[in-house]
Amino acid sequence: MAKRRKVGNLLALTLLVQLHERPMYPYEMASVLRERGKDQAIKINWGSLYTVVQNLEKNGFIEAIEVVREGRQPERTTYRITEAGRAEVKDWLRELLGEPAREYSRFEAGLGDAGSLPPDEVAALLRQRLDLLDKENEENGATLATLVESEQVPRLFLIENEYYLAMRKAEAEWVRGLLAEFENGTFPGLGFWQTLHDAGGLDGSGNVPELPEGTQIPPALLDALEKRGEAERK
Amino acid sequence: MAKRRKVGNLLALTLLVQLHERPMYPYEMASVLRERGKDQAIKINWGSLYTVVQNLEKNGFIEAIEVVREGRQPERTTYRITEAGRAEVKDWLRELLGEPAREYSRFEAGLGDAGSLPPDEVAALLRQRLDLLDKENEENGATLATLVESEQVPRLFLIENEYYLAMRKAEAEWVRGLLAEFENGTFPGLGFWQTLHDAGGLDGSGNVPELPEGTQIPPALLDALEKRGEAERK
DNA sequence: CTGCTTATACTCGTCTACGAGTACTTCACA
DNA sequence: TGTGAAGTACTCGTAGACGAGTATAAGCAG
Repeated sequence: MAKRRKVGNLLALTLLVQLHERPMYPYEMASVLRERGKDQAIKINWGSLYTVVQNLEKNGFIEAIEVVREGRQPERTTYRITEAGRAEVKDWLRELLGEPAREYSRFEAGLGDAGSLPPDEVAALLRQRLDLLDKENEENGATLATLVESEQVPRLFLIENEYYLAMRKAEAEWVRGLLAEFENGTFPGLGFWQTLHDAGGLDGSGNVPELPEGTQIPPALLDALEKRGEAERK
Repeated sequence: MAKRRKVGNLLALTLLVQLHERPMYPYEMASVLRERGKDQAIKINWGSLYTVVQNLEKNGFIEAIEVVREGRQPERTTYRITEAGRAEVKDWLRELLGEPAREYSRFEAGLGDAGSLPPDEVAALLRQRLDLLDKENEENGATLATLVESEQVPRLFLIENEYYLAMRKAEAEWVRGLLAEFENGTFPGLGFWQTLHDAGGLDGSGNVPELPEGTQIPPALLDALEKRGEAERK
């Protein structure tokens, strides 16, 4: 599970899928991707594109079938997918769909260090985030609804958008909940957190006041955390 | 917003935050991180660690204060955070918490190309994913609940875990919903999708049958998709 | 028909991520 | 007291990511 791919960039998967349809040259693959709106779910990096295509060829997943030069433009090499390429797509999709993988988000990292800002500022930032999320979700939801209702785009072509929207909505709800706890003061430890910043603990002195007695992270917790870590690392 | 950081790796943020507490040498920073369970939210890469520390120093966010050699072990350089480092932490946290950023997940990419597998296999894979998600969520939920109930770990130190759990639960629910549509046949276009694969369209022939008349992606949709793309690119 | 913008189709170079390797130390245990 | 496993603390090499740059062509406005 989650074995190392010869070509790891997810752009490669989508390119291979493109090539099922017909042979193309690199720039063409990227254009078609963009036309179909797939660049919503996959980041197209023009720099990566050619590296990825090259690696796909090196590993026998695609092969060049034609090199054309039109006028004085640079050469265009057209590629087609190989049997090995088809097999790779299936195997890869089975992994991506069937096995949940740990992924690290920027917001999660930020939350982990949120204690470095005073609580009222964190609350303000979360408020801002929530407003932006709500706005974005409403827009995306409306667009998606229009497309689905038009019944001209098979829903199969839209599920990745549906998924993304669902996740962003869930994030908004979570933030809304946390924010409520902040604003009505039910989030435990708000006082201590504030004190820590009032004392200038993180500003300049370089010292963080000790946590109050009894609030230290107990060894039992460390064990639990470590066990969880080990389990994930397997 | 979302400006380019001098040191972009998120590991750098957590290291800087660590150094608020006291000066440390690189290996020590990573160990402390692990002890505190922060390696749940941030991937610690031993290879990246030293590159990141070096870059932090190069950009003036940390400075070396001592080089010690104990016995015949390699030298240990101890670093402390600078004023610029403190400022960077604050600025970075404001960005991470306040501004939602588009992130690309492996599952989303997989969904986008799910059409390359026959529908019954996709259903089976989603079933498998859902089972794994449910199991994982139950375990993580139990661990978290224990920690929160113990009241010895400030909740502030756990919010990133709460967030992660909430997201995984939301994913599970979304998958459950989609799966239901598959299994009771209410997902539109299942028949066509199956036919496409029965015809061997994606297996060997290299040709994909044309979409039925009227199901083509209409230009209006393309416009909409493109507009959405543009808006995101801004 | 001239100049401007936009699209096409890459190439190049740098910077970074990251795994794998290294070499020494400490501790258990037989 | 020898051996092996686990921990400590890095170093190194290389593949890959990615931005910025380049050069041509097509469209069109005046």
